[in-house]
Amino acid sequence: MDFLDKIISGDCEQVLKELPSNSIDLIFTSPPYADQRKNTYGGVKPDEYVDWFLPKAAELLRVLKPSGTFVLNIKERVVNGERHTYVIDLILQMRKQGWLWTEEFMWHKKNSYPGKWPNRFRDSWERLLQFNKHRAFKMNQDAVMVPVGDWAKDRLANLSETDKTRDESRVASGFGKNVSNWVGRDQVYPNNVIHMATECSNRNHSAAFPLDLPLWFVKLFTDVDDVVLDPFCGSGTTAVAAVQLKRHYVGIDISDEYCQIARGRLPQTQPRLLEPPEVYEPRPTE
Amino acid sequence: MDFLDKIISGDCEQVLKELPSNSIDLIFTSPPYADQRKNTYGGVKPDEYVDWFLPKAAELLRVLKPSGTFVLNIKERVVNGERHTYVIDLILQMRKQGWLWTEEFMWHKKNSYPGKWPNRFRDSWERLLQFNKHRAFKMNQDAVMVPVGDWAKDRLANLSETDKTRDESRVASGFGKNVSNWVGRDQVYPNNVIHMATECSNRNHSAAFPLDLPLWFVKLFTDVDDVVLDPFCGSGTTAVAAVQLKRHYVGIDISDEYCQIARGRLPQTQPRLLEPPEVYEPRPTE
DNA sequence: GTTCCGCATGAATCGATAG
DNA sequence: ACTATCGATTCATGCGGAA
Repeated sequence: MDFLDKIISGDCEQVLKELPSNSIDLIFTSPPYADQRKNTYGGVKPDEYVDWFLPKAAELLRVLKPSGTFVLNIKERVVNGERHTYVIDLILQMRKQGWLWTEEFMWHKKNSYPGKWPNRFRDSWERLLQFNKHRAFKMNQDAVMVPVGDWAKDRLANLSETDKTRDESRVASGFGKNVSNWVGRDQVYPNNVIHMATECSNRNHSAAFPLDLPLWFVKLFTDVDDVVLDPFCGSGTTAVAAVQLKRHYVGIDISDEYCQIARGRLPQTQPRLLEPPEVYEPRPTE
Repeated sequence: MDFLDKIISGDCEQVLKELPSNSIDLIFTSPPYADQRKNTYGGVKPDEYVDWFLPKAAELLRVLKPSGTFVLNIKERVVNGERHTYVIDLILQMRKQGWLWTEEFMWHKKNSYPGKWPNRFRDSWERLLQFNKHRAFKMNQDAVMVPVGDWAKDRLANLSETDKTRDESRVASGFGKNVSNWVGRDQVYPNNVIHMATECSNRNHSAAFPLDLPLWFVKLFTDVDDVVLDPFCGSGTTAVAAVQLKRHYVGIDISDEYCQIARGRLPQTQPRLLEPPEVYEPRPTE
């Protein structure tokens, strides 16, 4: 098991070949989108994206346990005024590889990139595609239910005026601070819409997605000591989530610089002692 | 122009053939989803859905003006534990017909049906696929501007018509010092996530979507006196939206019973005298 | 200690300009 | 003509300094 808890530098298509089959419980990743990250991934062109991704998906299928889950965060670009079809093409091709397309979660990004264009509005959502090897995959729904404790009551009583107005817009999906929804209820089940801001202007390392995103999926699809893989790990946000929840991680990135950043973040990351209320509040930054 | 402002009973594939080419400004519809409405549409099987829909899409392409827009509200069913692919197959096939897939709005249904399943959460979003004939389609972005800040959008979006006007003053006065924040920045453009409840305020007629949904798209993609078509009009919610905004409508439904209901609703529907409370007045400056 | 305000910035897109 | 690069546009968020 010497592949566990490492950040490995290299092209994931090659690195994955070193991993044993049926060894991973959850793959959570956000690969470089088409035409993005040109300096590291060479800016894969939309028309070539499916061919670029499929061999990697084949390896991911091999290393995933039969009970495991693959969550893929992706969004198609606009090309010549149209939504490009590479994402839905990819879904169809991955099904031919043997993947089951079990679900599509929706990430509603509250603070999406600004911009005004003559014929479209700001794009403020992304897909979180769920794939599985078998219909009977592991899912701990109870792990993402929201228990109402004393801290919540205190939190409710102490909400500042600005917090109240700002939080009024937040939606109950297990995220954010919509504490008012919890009053009078013991537990809340989330739905398949995830309402979360992209992280910006934090002092830490930038990440394509907020830490809460992998935290939620790690809790939902794995148990303690399971193995979480991110083949495009970037600054290691997925690995941080795994460590905090006492899961093992495997991170791969083609960029040495990103791997260094990730390796620097992880030793500072402590497992949480309890299933924490921090998920529902901004965490202290250190 | 004797096809205007009518609810026509019949299979839209046949009825559409009677309509002149390039005569419709907006098509807004929510066709029966696969396996739904068995008694009227015969419960189209998921595997047959694309073949069932494509000839209708071809006619829709013909009747739509070059500047027009087609908004298709649809969501794929779960079949054998997987999301079925008929919706994304349909996108690919419609592109082959000549449609441009310009955008995918997401409708976040705030109050989706409750339910609990072993391996999925509640499905609380649907696709609103936008198709066009040409890149240069008509779009009145200013018609759907929203107040700055999600808090205001969500607060005001849920209010009844009468409450909306009443609340104008309440908002202006109730937030005291905060108001100065918004001076000079009253309205912004929305994004492509539509946050609306499924609930229909009209108790007499059930509808697949709330009236606010076609209202929003009619304002966005048509001008006064333009023509709005719904080839699966059901109880006529799209037509009601058109009348309220002084657009012409054409409604088609295969069910005589639904057509009767729609015809009964429309005479009671009054055009709004003003561009209504959805257009928020600038807040007072102090 | 609060509350309030200024400011940087983030998986973007279009259209114009340049090679 | 076709591709590549660049500037203008624009808003929710959270931090930090100020009141």
